Amino acid sequence: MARSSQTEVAVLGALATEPMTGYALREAIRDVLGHFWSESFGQIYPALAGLEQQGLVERQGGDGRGAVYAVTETGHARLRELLMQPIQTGPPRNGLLLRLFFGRTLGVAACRDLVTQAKTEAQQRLREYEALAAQVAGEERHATDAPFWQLTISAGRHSAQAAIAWADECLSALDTIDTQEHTA
Amino acid sequence: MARSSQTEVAVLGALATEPMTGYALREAIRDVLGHFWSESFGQIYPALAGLEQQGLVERQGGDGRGAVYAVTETGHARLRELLMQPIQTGPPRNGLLLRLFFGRTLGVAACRDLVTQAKTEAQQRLREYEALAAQVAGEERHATDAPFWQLTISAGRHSAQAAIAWADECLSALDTIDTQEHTA
DNA sequence: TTGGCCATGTAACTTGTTACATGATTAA
DNA sequence: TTAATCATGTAACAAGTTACATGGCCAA
Repeated sequence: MARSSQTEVAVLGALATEPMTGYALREAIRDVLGHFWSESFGQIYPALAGLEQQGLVERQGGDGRGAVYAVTETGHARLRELLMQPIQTGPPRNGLLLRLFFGRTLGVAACRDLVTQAKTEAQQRLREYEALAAQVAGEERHATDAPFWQLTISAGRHSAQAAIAWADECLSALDTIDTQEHTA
Repeated sequence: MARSSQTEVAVLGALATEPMTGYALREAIRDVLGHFWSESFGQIYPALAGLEQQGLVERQGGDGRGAVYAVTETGHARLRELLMQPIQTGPPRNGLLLRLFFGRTLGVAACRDLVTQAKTEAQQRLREYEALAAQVAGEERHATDAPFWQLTISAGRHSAQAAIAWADECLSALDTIDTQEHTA
């Protein structure tokens, strides 16, 4: 129980892919899951300690520094169990849409800037996903995981493309509002 | 300072649209901003009390129950200021993608179920957005706000459509994985 | 021998949610 | 007169982030 079981999923899942140290785990979560998940430093170590106490992971190698954590049999079973639990969705929090909603107060020009910036960021993300997809496709380790990883990358691509299309639509719409205000 | 300024934006913004009671405010945030924002009950009242103390909102009508809050001059200035601050984005947390990433452990069949469910939900959301857009277009109060509100609804539509397209792509891809496993 | 990175943790703080407590008003 | 809804708040808890503290190892 303890820690949000979501954190346990991320930690157990990452270790199931490949045993590693706590430090490497933190980097893997940041770099590999980073596009759709995050765990802060202060969550990972306590979670790891808890998992070890429950016998879901065990240290391999020296007990001291540099100890590599691996998922036990029980740990694999627990992971499967956790993965099948209903997905917990957090409350939505989109700062961009919150600002646009109050666009009358913010002003059309500032709205344009925000949307333009969002579009640029989405384009950047899109390039990152393309690169990531190519990289995953090229690796031979994790070959059995790769098809699943591609699904998550594809989700990012679709989302970024949608953001770009929306931004373009927005910019046209904002022009219309602008015109109306001037001519009214 | 105090409360996260994000909560202040939501509260001040909603009251700027139209003065209302704390109770109505809670409902407005849930029902109107609900697709991209949320504030819990326990945040709204303290935030409101803080804003009143800073002179950014004031009570109109009886001091007791049923008092309507309205944004003051200073409050409008503060809102404009807050809206122009850089957008704070929370860390990403997508439970569906987290599960798919560990799809090898979860199993292809369970992945299919998750994706199918996600698709159904996206279709549902899409219908909600269509209805919402029609409703906003039909209202004559808030006519100057409507164009901005449509932008946020459009964002939801694009996002839902992207989710549906991605889900279809996923389902095909999952079939392929399935086939490979059986033939390999 | 110093700076950077690997490595492990803790403690304080912020944020946010849930449940509880209270009471007025209104419709059945 | 009873249940629902409007209305206002608080307190306890859960979750999550940041900054701090520590030390080994290795390369310049």
